[in-house]
Amino acid sequence: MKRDVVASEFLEVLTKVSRRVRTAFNQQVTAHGLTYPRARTLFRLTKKQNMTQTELAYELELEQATLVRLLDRMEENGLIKRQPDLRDRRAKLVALTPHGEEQAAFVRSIADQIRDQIFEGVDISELQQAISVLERITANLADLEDVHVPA
Amino acid sequence: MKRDVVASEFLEVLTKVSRRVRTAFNQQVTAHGLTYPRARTLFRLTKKQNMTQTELAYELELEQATLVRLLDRMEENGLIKRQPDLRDRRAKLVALTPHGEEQAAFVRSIADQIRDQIFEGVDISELQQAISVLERITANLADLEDVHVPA
DNA sequence: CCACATTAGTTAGCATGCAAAGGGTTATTC
DNA sequence: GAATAACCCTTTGCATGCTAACTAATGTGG
Repeated sequence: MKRDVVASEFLEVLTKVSRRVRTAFNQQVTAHGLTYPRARTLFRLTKKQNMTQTELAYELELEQATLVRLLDRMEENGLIKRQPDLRDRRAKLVALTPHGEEQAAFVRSIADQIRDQIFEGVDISELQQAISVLERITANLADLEDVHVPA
Repeated sequence: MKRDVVASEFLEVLTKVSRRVRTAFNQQVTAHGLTYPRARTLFRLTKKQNMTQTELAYELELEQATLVRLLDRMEENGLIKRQPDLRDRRAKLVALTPHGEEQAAFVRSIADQIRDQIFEGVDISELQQAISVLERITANLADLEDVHVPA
């Protein structure tokens, strides 16, 4: 099997798995007004509150513009609140509401269940090796971004 | 390192890589009116033309509704054409236009370049192992879908 | 053959994603 | 200290993604 073929196959299966994970997760939580991106956001906030949106966007690997609307919806649903940063009037600090904390805990338990199922039959060492591969690819992609597209 | 933590990490890096691949690819081809999903569609059609939309959606792992609009745009851009299936008046057969064939070849070359870069420093055997892991996860996800969400 | 279910494609509504452009603050530079 | 740059968030416009509901055509049972 040639390298190019394997690489293509890898990209295909990566795309598919990624979509399936998102969809599977959504199916489990939509009834509660949640989605995969919202869950990711809740988790981050569980670990570190009162980040600015820029910081949070960086951690989630999202563009700021994308995060704005995500937070808009989460604020409407009472999951998070935005508070002014007293040291910088441009910035806003994002924090969980009590309801957000509850939902974060709920989502955590759902995520644990799903994880157990989707990783069934996969060794922890295999996972770690796969992570290593994915991280190297991430690094290579970061390099790629630095190279500007020729007009 | 606990299994849960590794599993979480895996999902995070999977999500991130997937987004980065899509974005990186888009940056290279948007100038030509192309996108990552359109490129995937072109590839499939290169391998097998005159599929019905249902078949194509299955191969691409997309919902039919998603494919409809994707094909709408590709048809507007003159990349593909939809022709009636003489054996089933409900169905439509999707084929590449000459322009679509050209673009498929162009995208192929771009994709080859990008692949070389993003997989730099990754062994083919590592890739194959990662594919194996991703495929097992896909299978587990398929099982998950069969289990209906309890109300 | 006729009622009914099933299937193919579409439409509509919602939620992410992105890039590009804009407004208000803060930082830098001269 | 004023002009300029940089930064934080937002808005806008576009392209995917999904589910749910709909139309038209085909299959199936009786």
